[in-house]
Amino acid sequence: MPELPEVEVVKRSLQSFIKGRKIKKITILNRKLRYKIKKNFENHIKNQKIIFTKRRSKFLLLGLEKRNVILIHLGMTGKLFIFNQSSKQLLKTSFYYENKIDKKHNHLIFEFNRNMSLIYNDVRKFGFIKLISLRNFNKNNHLIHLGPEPLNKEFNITYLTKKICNIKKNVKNFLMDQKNVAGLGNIYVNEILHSSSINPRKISKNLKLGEIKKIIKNTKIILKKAIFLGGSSIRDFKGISGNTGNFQQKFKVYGRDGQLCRKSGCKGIIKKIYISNRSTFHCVKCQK
DNA sequence: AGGCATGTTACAGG
DNA sequence: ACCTGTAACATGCC
Repeated sequence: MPELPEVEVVKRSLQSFIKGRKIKKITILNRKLRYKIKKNFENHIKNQKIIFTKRRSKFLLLGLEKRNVILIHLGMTGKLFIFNQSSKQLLKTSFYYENKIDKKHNHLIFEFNRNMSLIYNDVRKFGFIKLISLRNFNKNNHLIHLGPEPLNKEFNITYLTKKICNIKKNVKNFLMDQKNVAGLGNIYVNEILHSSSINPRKISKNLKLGEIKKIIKNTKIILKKAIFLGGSSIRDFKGISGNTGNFQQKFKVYGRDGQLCRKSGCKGIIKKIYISNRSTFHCVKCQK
C-alpha cells in the first residue's frame, strides 16, 4: 500500500502515540519477513524509549535511546496498528486502518505501558523491520543510495535538469528509481506524468525544460494533497470515522483503463500499458 | 483457474 | 556501462 504519502501519514499518526514511550515487551510471531528478524532484536530494543519518529522515502525510522534506530519498510501490504489490549480495540487514530484485519498476518507486537501496543501486520511479507545503529545510519545500505526527498527544496529544477540530461531510460522508470528521487511508486508516478501531460515512455533526456518544471511542480502538489487527504494507494482503504474522502478517489489515471480522461476538455481515453512489468496508465490524447 | 496487485532486487540479455 | 524485461518473494482478490 505504501508510497511516500502513506508512510508520511502513518508517521504523523504514530508520532503522538509512541514518542517518549518505553517498549516494555516485544512479541515476534513470525520472524520471516523480507529479511529475517535477527535473534537479538528484542534484547536490543527492550526497555528503551522511542525518542523520535521520522520518515525517509518509504522508510519509517523509530529512534531509540541507545543510539539505535528501528528501520521499518512496509513493502506492499505492511500495516501498523495501535491496539488497546484492555479494550481490544484498534485505536482510532487519524491514520487509515482496515476494518478487517486478519490476525494471522500479525508478525510483530511492541507493547508499551497503559496496555497500548503497536502491531506490524503484513499479508505478503515483503516488508521488513531491522535495527541499525545511529553510528552507521549514514552508511546504511537501504538509505545511502536514496535520492532527494521530493518535498524538499533540493528536489528542484536545477537538480532534475542535471540528473536527467543523459538518461536514456523512459521517464516513468526514471521517476520510479529511488536513487533519482526517493519515495515515489507506481501509482503516484502515473498520476504525476498524467498531470504533467507527459507520455510515460518518453526518453528522460528528451524532456523539455517546461516538462521538467511540470514534473517538479506536480510531484509536490500531488504528494502534498495525498498526505493532506490521509494518503491511500490501496484498494480497500477505509478512512476513519466513515470519511470516504481519500486520495484514492482522486486518481486521475491509475486504474482507469478505458475511461475518459478527467482533464477538462480533453476527452481522451485512458489506456493501460506495461512498462517493466508494471501497469502504466496514460491518456492517449494529452500524454502523446 | 488464472491474472493481477502499492515494493525491492537479482539476473539475463540486448 | 546502461537499459529492459523477467522472475522471485507470499498471499488474497477478482
